[in-house]
Amino acid sequence: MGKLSELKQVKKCSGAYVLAVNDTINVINGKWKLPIIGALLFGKKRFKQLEREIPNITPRMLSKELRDLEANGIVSRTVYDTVPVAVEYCLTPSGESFSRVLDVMLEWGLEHRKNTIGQNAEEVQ
Amino acid sequence: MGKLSELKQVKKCSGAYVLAVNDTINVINGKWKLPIIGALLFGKKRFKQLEREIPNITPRMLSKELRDLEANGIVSRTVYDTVPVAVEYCLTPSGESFSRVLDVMLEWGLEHRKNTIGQNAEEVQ
DNA sequence: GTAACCACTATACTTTTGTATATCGGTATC
DNA sequence: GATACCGATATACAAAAGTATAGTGGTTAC
Repeated sequence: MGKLSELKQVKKCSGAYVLAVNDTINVINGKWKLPIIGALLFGKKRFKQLEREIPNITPRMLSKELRDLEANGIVSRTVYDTVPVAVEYCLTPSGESFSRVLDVMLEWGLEHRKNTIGQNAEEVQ
Repeated sequence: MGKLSELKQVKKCSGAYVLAVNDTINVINGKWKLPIIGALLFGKKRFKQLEREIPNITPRMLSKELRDLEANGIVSRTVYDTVPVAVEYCLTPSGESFSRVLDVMLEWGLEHRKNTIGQNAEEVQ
């Protein structure tokens, strides 16, 4: 069974479709997961590096969200046995492939903004 | 300037990229927007119809989320001047085109699940 | 020996999000 | 004239998510 027919099978039932898409949404839910993934798309980073690059994130949230992302197989955590220990975070292959989803979101968002500008007439420039 | 180069321009800066993608995420944030969009992908529906089709949603949340989706240009609300008044909700063209994003999410979600099964070994079947 | 960096964790609190339950004004059915 | 359907809104409450602030245990630099 090909990928396409599998897709159609899932779409048959609205409930299953919503559930499956929801799995993906949960990967990036919350305020901080996307900024973290965004930072890691440019390469591996250490904890403090992420803390500095992501404006206003607290270490508590960074720690929690990194643990979530690791549990979901999006981010991998590597501890280097140096003194003092260095910890590096990077995207897993699955996490990297998520950029495909983000690109489609970006593209749709830009289009949608173009379509709705003029109707709302808040700012045109 | 073509769509591709525009895309690259936005991606240049991680901050702008994250902001633009976030716009799209906000369209479906919360517990109920995806189920509502999912139901409307199969055609226009009335308030009570949606309430029946979406398990456990309260009229308060349905009302609120429909207003949000309307404000964001995803859903359009039509009042028919019948007695008693009938109100119909349907996706805007932009809302319909959002299924493109959902499809990519679905596809990635299925792939990701395949990739991470075995590592987690919670269930294989 | 004190000051600063790293990688976090702990506790308390506020804000946001969602739920439960009741109600409203209208119509139509029996 | 009681009951039920439609399209909601109001109020009060509970749960989840996020913030503020401080502290831990180790290391290196001066």
